[in-house]
Amino acid sequence: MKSPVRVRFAPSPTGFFHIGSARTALFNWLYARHTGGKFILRIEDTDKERNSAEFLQVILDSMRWLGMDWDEGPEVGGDYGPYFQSQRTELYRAKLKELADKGKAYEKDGAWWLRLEGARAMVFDDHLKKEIEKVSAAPMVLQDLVRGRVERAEDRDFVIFRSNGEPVFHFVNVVDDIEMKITHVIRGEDHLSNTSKHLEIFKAFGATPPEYAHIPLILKTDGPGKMSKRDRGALIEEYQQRHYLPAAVRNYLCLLGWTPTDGREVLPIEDIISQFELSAIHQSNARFDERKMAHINTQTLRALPADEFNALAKPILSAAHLIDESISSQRLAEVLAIVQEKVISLEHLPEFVGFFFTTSFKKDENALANLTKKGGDPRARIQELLPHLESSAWTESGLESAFNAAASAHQRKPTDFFAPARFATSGQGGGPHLLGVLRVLGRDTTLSRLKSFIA
RNA sequence: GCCCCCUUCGUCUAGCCCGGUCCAGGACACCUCGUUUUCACUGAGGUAACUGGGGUUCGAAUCCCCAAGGGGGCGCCA
Repeated sequence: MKSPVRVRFAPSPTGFFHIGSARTALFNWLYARHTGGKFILRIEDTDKERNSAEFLQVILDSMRWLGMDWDEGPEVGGDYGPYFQSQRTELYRAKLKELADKGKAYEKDGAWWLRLEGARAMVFDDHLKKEIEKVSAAPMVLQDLVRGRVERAEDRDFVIFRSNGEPVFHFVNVVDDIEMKITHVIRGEDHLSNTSKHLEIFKAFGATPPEYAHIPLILKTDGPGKMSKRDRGALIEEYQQRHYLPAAVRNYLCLLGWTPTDGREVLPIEDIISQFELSAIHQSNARFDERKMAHINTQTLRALPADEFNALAKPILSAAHLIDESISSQRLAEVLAIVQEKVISLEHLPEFVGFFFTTSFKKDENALANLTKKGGDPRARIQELLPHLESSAWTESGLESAFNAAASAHQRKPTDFFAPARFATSGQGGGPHLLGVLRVLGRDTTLSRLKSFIA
């Protein structure tokens, strides 16, 4: 019987949470959940210079925001801790000694090096621009779960413990994967070439390496290279601040390097989990496209149950000072009910619905210009419409009749009155269904806004 | 410079493993048109791709080779 899957995400808290890291974490998490295995969070903080507690917190927060819970790691514990590499130094020293005793590692220039097996010769290295000792070691063969067979030979000994007494990434990464009984390493393709180093270390320990799955990288929207922290849209916090739905961000991230088998692009996480397979991960890099993510966000937002939508909308409207605690949940629900199917994002919600709550709503000059261009004088239209609305029943069908009556009285189309009425009451050129807007706005507000428009 | 990976519409991709059903399908974006109830919606339609060259084959997006392009790695960073 195969041992249960244990995967890990091993970030080093040296910066904000990058979208590429998030996607790597996500694929690990998905695989754990798909297989019923364990998802372990391990903090690779061996570089004291560059690590910070603030960045660690950002990573933990972002992971939770995206709904990626870990079974072992910081704040939750586990049987293989500690989960901070900075707290595992004694283990690494012991492991180094083990290799040294076996003659697999040696000291030079104060640092410890892994000794490769093979013939040695001094060779000038074009990249390093100096003469170094190269080793003709046998190639390491990797049977990668997404790349297939990859063969690569290391050609020189490499440092595993620095002269300052701290271990190097390649070493701690492998030691911890052994100690934590990691069965599958799912990581970015940028580590593919490093894997031969890791396999050499496994070999030195006489340990069986885990399965590997090297996933494609996320490239910049335009321009060369992979996404870097400085690129627009690269940081998870940004989406959090902009009120993106975490489920939508997560959904989009899944699409970068993997395709759901049932043909849907927007789908619930349970379905993603059940369809997710490492063998279906793509081999080629994907370019980041924020517009597609925004689209998925819109779809997800529209599909939300009304009460969830309202719960998300309320604090956003409060923060924009459009509503306060005095608003009844009934009133709020009434407004949001006609808005949810039209708004494109929670970020845009305040400007989209502001006119319901304040008389000092913004007027879209473009919309006004358009209005005059298309339908003649908007003030004349409101003038013609007003009496019909004043005598109207304040229901959508009543309002509809009023528009129709105004139209036939002045030999016009009902739609000729729509844009002027919308602009006069909301300052917008578009928005939720107009009759719904007027209904929810109420008779008094509607009439007074129309009157002040023509005043 | 050396090594590794990749290569279908502008972008994300389906198809490729098991060659014919693909004059290549979907989605985002873009463009057009429609709705006597607007629109950031919705409906209909459109533009647009198998990197190039050689092979194998009756037949290749699918198999093989080469080239080119893209990406990554080569640190006492992770």
